[in-house]
Amino acid sequence: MTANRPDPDFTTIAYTFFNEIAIIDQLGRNRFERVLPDGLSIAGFSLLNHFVRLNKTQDTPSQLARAFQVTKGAMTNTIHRLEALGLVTIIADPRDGRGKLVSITEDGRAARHDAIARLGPSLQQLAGLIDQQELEALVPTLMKLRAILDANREPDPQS
Amino acid sequence: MTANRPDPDFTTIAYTFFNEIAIIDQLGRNRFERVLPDGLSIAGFSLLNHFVRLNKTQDTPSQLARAFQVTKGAMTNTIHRLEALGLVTIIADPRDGRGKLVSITEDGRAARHDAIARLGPSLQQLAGLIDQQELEALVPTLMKLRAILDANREPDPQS
DNA sequence: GACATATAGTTCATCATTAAACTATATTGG
DNA sequence: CCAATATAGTTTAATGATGAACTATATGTC
Repeated sequence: MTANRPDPDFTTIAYTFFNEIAIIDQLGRNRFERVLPDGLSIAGFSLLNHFVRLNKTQDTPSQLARAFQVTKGAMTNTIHRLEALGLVTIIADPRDGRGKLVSITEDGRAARHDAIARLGPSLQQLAGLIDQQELEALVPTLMKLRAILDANREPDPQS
Repeated sequence: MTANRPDPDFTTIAYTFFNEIAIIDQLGRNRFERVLPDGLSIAGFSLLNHFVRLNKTQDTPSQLARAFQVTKGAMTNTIHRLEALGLVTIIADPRDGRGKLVSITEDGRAARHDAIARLGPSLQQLAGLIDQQELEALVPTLMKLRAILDANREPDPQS
């Protein structure tokens, strides 16, 4: 508790850590993107998956933006692309004149299912290369870290 | 070893893992970007830092692109922005008519130094919130994972 | 009830990135 | 030596994101 400037060791570790995170994110994203059906982005897939996993049928754009921690502008874009593909519908919120309601369509569910199926072989390859226990062991600490970073950022992404 | 399709547990773990990675990357990036001197991106800082940490004075764009695992186009952009800021110089490679040589300038070193100084308080805050041992413990596995993902992607980013 | 403020969503300019097409120079193998 | 191929770097169009400005509707307070 006497440190008056950042502990140099912590600095080095943090730098290495975030560097590895950035590269893994990039490689993981790339691997995933290659396999996604045409026109469907990771953001789009995540949104479809969100509906199915949480068993929701409707959500407002702003709730979605918060859930994925992106700006409202980014969510507008994601939703409109999915709508153009027929994977979600957007209607006015009858209870709030400002709001919209986004719903997943049957095509959206099918596209998510298809995406997961396409992901199979890629994951299978990884399953053969990575020790599952070791991967699993990382998760709790990562979640803790994520929560700390999340709680301690300056302002919210936009507002 | 009998799995004929991806083990559902592995799938779930991998999904959670990459999801945490993506969020941590986003939060870390954001935290870092906010603090960087004007006009300097993470990519730009990383490049300057690369020169200083590895004690290099010169590097070619393609070596840099490989080192950071980005496309040549991305590296062209990063380098040209740094050059516009006067933080690197670009000259023709006297030994290879196709090549260029990028060097960090004194201003570039100063900008890196400044960036690291600005990063101090942010890291100090984290140092007070995150257990250093715990963070450190993650690194070896992350490096191993990164190496596996790196070695097993389809083609190289572009070529 | 009116005014100030908060919230929902869109739009715009900008950024870093990718993939692909392109130019120019090197290298290699017949 | 030359033709084929490989490599270095740039350019372009597209993508997904940000932050800021903007419009429209809600809400809370006096």
